[in-house]
Amino acid sequence: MASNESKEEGKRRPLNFIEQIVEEDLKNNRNNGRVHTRFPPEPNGFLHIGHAKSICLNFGIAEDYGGKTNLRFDDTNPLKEEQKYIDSIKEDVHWLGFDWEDREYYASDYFEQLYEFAVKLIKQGNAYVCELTPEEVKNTRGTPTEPGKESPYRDRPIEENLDLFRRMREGEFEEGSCQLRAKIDMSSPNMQMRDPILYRIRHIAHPRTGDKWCIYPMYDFAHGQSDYIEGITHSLCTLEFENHRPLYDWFLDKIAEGDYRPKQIEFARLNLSFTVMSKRKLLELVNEGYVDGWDDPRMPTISGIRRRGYTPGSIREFSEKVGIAKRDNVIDVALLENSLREDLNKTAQRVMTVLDPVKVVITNYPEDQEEELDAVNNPEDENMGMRKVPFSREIYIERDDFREDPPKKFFRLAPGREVRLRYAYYITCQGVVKDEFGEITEIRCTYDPETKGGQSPDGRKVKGTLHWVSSKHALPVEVRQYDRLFMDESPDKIKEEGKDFKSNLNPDSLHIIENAMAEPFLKDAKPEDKFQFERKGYFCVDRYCKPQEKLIFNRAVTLKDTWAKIAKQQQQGKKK
RNA sequence: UGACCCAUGGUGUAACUGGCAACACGUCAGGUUUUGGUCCUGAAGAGUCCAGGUUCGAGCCCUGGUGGGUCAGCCA
Repeated sequence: MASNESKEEGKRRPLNFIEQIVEEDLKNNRNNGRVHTRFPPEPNGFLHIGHAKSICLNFGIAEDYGGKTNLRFDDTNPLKEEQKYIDSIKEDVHWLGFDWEDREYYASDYFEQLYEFAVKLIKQGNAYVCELTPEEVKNTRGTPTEPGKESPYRDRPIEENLDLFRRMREGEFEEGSCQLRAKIDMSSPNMQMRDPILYRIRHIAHPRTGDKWCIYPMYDFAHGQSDYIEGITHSLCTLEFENHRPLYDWFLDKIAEGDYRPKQIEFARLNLSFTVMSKRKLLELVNEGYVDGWDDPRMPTISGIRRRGYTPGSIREFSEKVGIAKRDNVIDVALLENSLREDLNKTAQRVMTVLDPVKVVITNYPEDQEEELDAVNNPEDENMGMRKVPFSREIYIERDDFREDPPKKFFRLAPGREVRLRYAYYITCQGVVKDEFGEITEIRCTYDPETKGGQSPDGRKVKGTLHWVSSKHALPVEVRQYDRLFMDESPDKIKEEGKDFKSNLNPDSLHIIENAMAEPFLKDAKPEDKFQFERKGYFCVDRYCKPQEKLIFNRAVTLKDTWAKIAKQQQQGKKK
């Protein structure tokens, strides 16, 4: 059996480095051959696409190796954490298609046990209560290149530490007046090992434990211990915790009984071009009104891309494609877009919607006549069947599907030119009507009755096929065309002194069309339904659309557009 | 002037653990097409950060550089 390929049939992807470690551990019967992972968000913000990568990794590994995954909220800092974040995180993980079953845990559930662990450490002489002020702690920590200084409280007797720590818990001391620290090595070249703080005093209620506690454990004294309590075998986290691993192991060695040990493994976080990923920056965009909340369709949050029209499958596929490694990376957002197109191409109902309508009158089509024409719902999936589309003398087509003076390689409608109306007839442009500003108000065409359905008995070909909507049957809808939030692929690369990432915001990231014209088929569309608007892109009914009101469609992603590419080249040719 | 980590086409990830660099996205060209979509075919694009060393043989091992990242919250 090849050691670098997944054993599972049909899944021939080479193993990433974490899977290789897991297989090695399995081979050595480490922790009795168990695999148990966890996804450990802090409930202080919304999940983003980077978290999605981690979620897919953790749940994916467990699934592949017959293990389980816990959802654990790392809620050790009541200053920043809120219930609304817990709710949104749970919703997002479920929506992505993962299930933690009954294993929904909270670090705060372990506060009592964590306290006991701390007492154990004190009794071992491995922790002490330090009364240095925050300022003094900072000043005695040293720098990466200089060792720190030992706290004067470092060698107080165990009994005194025990007493002080108990009184810390009982609320005798003010915030910041003292803290519990591990006694490790103030001159360690690894800053994490310079007597890190284990517990700090916070006279503040916790969303889950209320007023029960006024001391709260730090991340380093909660995370590994929680892993240990839950029986986690592989604790996957991002690279910035690499320097914490010796500390992770140090605590476990002092606390654990028996052979079982969770193992921390670090991988590189996901970065995406044309967006920012840090919670702080995302929060800034929300708070300062650059976007319409955490789930604005332009946000890289899971709730944002969901509202935009992304599917769980496309995000899982994307996570698979980006891979897992340890080097810093910036994924091309085109890869994300490709994953969505690939998914929706196979599954999305096709429909015709004219985004920027201009009227076409078919002069030789009888005034009162109407027809119902057959249209294919999805050429990629016969099982999706057919539908009827109404046709009449007056229709709308896309304004830029007509040119009075067509450039080279423009295959669409122009004076004297014949094109096909999809599923309908061939039409030929005979002239245009303009208003006093020279704006075209109407295109006049004739049709060939012999070409019903879109093919001619004489076999003549047309180069262009246009989508259209019968004007009397048209359903007006609102369309929100979203584009990239930032103009630069690296928003943090600032061009002018004194500016920040927000100076790279794309001013055209949202273009709203109040009255696009859709075929009547769409009238029963429900929130989050996804469609391909033929020749335009994939669109999703906004999550917050109300039943009786005008439908709002969010553009998830455009279709690939060869013509746009040619037109752009022609433009650039002219400039030169 | 510390510790730890990282370095392969434009981007991302591989390379059976030492056997003459592959896949995906993107780009370009062509074919099919009632979506300038999809699909199909082909092409360009890295000789693996640099310099030494070990070896019959190095992207994989060793040494030394260079470049990048992380760490000085009572955040996670």
